[in-house]
Amino acid sequence: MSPRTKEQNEEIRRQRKQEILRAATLVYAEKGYSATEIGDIAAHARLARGLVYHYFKNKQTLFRELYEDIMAKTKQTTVSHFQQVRPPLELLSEYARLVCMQVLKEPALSRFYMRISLDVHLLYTEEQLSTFEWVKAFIEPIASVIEQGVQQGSIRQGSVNLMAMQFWGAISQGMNYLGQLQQEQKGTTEQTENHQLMTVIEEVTETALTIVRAE
Amino acid sequence: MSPRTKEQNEEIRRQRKQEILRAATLVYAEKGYSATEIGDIAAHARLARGLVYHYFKNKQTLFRELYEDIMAKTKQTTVSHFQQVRPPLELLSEYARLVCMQVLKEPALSRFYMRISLDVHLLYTEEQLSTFEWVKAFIEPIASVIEQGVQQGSIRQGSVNLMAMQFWGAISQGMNYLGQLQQEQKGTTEQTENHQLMTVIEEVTETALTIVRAE
Amino acid sequence: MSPRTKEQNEEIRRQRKQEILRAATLVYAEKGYSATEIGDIAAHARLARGLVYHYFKNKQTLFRELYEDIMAKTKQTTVSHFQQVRPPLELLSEYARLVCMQVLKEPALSRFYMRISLDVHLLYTEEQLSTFEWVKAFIEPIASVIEQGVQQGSIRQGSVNLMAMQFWGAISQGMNYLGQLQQEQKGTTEQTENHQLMTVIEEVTETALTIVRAE
Amino acid sequence: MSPRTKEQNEEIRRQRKQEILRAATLVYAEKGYSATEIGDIAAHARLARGLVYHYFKNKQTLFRELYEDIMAKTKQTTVSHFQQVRPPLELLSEYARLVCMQVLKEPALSRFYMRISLDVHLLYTEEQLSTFEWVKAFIEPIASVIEQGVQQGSIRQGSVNLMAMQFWGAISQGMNYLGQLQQEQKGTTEQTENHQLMTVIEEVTETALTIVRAE
DNA sequence: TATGAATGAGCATTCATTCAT
DNA sequence: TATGAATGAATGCTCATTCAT
Repeated sequence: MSPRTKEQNEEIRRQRKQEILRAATLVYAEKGYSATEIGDIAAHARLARGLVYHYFKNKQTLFRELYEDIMAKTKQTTVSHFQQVRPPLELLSEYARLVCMQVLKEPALSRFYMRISLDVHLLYTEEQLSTFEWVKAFIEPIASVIEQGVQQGSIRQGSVNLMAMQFWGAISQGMNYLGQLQQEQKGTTEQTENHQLMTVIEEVTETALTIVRAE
Repeated sequence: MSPRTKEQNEEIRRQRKQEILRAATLVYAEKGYSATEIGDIAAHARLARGLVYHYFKNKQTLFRELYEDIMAKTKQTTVSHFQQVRPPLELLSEYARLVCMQVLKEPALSRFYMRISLDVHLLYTEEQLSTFEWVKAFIEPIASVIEQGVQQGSIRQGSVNLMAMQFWGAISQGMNYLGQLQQEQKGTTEQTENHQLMTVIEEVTETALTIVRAE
Repeated sequence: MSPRTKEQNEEIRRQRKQEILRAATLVYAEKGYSATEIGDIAAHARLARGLVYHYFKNKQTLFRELYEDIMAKTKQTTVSHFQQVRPPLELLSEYARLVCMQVLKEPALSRFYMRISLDVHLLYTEEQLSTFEWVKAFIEPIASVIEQGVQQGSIRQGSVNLMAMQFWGAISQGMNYLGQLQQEQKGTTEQTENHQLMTVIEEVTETALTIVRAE
Repeated sequence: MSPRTKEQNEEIRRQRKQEILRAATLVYAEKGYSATEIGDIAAHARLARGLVYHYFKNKQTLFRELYEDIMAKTKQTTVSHFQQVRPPLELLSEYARLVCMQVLKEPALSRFYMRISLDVHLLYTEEQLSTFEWVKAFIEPIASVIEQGVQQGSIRQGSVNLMAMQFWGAISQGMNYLGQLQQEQKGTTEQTENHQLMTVIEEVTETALTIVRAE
């Protein structure tokens, strides 16, 4: 019956916030910002509605944190991936694989990425957000590697930012395709199908790479 | 003071519906289905809120019509483009240009396309809509031309559907980039900038083409 | 092409008003005042919605006229029936038959009577309407005949107004029963059934009469 | 500041629902289904509009529960009254008194009964509701006692159902008369008037009884 | 910290009424 | 006189947010 220590409380608090954010990701991926109800999130996290407001000031704040959380992680993953000292083309192809594998593990993520660029303006005022900002997590590190490749001659000439975005576009649609396939195979746990998904990932990667490869 | 003839009324109805659908496109591109208010649409069309319900049974119906309208037009444009008898690579590069030019003329369209795939499940029940259906307007005709190119040897081997989607992904992100640029240049009507946009379109096209080109 | 004469116009006007009132009766019997839409009435009368407002200032006015119209007719029928010089009991039993026959001819009427006492306060302000007023059309003449019967000894002692209302209540529920029966026999035009309805009318009449008969 | 226990919450829910249903009865008796606004009900219950929707899915559902609630109680009262082993005529006359007394205590009830038969089709689809169903609560038990009386010879021959309905009609109009009288005497608390009402109840009862009594 | 009852602003929808033709 | 398009106030319902416990 002794009250919880400060540390215990903070740990609980941290955990609850994570649970809520995780639930929010799932619901958000399905419905988008406006259609997502706080009650839905609470239900997914198996919490009372009111409790959400104990951890987040309001819906907008919750989603800002979610956005910043995921973007930070994404940026972290991306940056650390591209910090490896390897040929740019290898880095890019490995990156495509990495991202696709993530979709298999966490299908909601792919829809999260698709939606968030459309909703981000609901989360911040224009002053708080340069229009391109949200892409930085993905695009900037990619662009930077492309830049290197161009100088080394392994990647073809062109606007590196645009090339990075189109590279991302090709991967993104690939993830989409992958997600649909996986959805259709729900329930099945055959080796064959798992293998098939891997083949698709390879093809997505290969195709995306043609965008940047020199010659 | 005789009443309007049936023809006059039908003309009015036709026009009003178009005005409402046009207004809906703009608001929708900005906010998405859930966040779009009928009042917003009415205000954009400079009509009373109630009138929208004179022409459309309800919000969902309105958006179904909008969706079907735009998809029909898109399919029409796409199909008739790809019906021309020209080398597949030429058709594809010309198509990329076509789509980009449309974005310059009608910037809302690009956001419409991005959003609709995420919202379409709000408009129809699962039975009414195969998951991939919405892409058919774009993807199917592209895939069909890619198929031809593969047989002729001008397009590289691979899953034609996946390739078509990634081709579309590259264009889509290009449109995105283009839209942002144009937005930033709003107000300016310099020749230079117009020229710059054209250069970007060429680059978007060229990059998208690398995805499919053989070798 | 000569314009209509004043007389013709007035005749048309009179007819149109009657058509609208007739349509209103049907819809009203089905739905009641609040749920009745002007559009419904117009549709029943095969007129444009706006035209209703050409003939009636507004919904309330329309229903006031309808109410007064029907009540006037009812009163007229009732009064003229009871003006006959015949024994009170005969007059009352004949009256019950009369009312039941009307229901067979015009089934909406029975529901009209049931509803109107509940809705009449929506049509007039309290000052315009003594609470009992609506019953006068039926109750007053009946009460007056009952009064006679009491004095002649053919009708039992008691509050004539209350007795009149209860007499009416017994008929009213009889009409109700009759209406349901008729409804169920819709489509059938057998002699047998017609005969059956007549037998029911006789029973309704006979039962109602026990209320007033002396001894 | 521990949260309410499950029991406390259930108690609150039970109470609130009852408050809302009670308020709904009053407003409904006054205005009928279509004209009753949820806001009105909330105001009568001194609650926020939204809360009504916390307890009832929508207006129709609320009124279905209200209907079923009251009909269940009515049936309960009626059935248990007629289960007593006493001569049919005594049971019927006592029943008339019972019903009239209820009107004095709860004047809204009489109007509720009058309205509900007209509105019940708005609450259920045709499949869910046999046309005569609503009357069962009143009519069936009455008819059953009448049946007994007929066999014992204390009640005259005839269709028991029809007789039951006409018996009910006579009582119903009596209640109506009573309600009006009581309304007019609002404010006055004279013994005399109370006595007068009792006399009227006796007369209503006596008259209703003539309908069924043999001879 | 936790619960879910309570509030009320906001949006979808309806419908009486007006208006241009 | 006749039509149906147009308006907007009113009402059902939802949902972010607050509050009592």
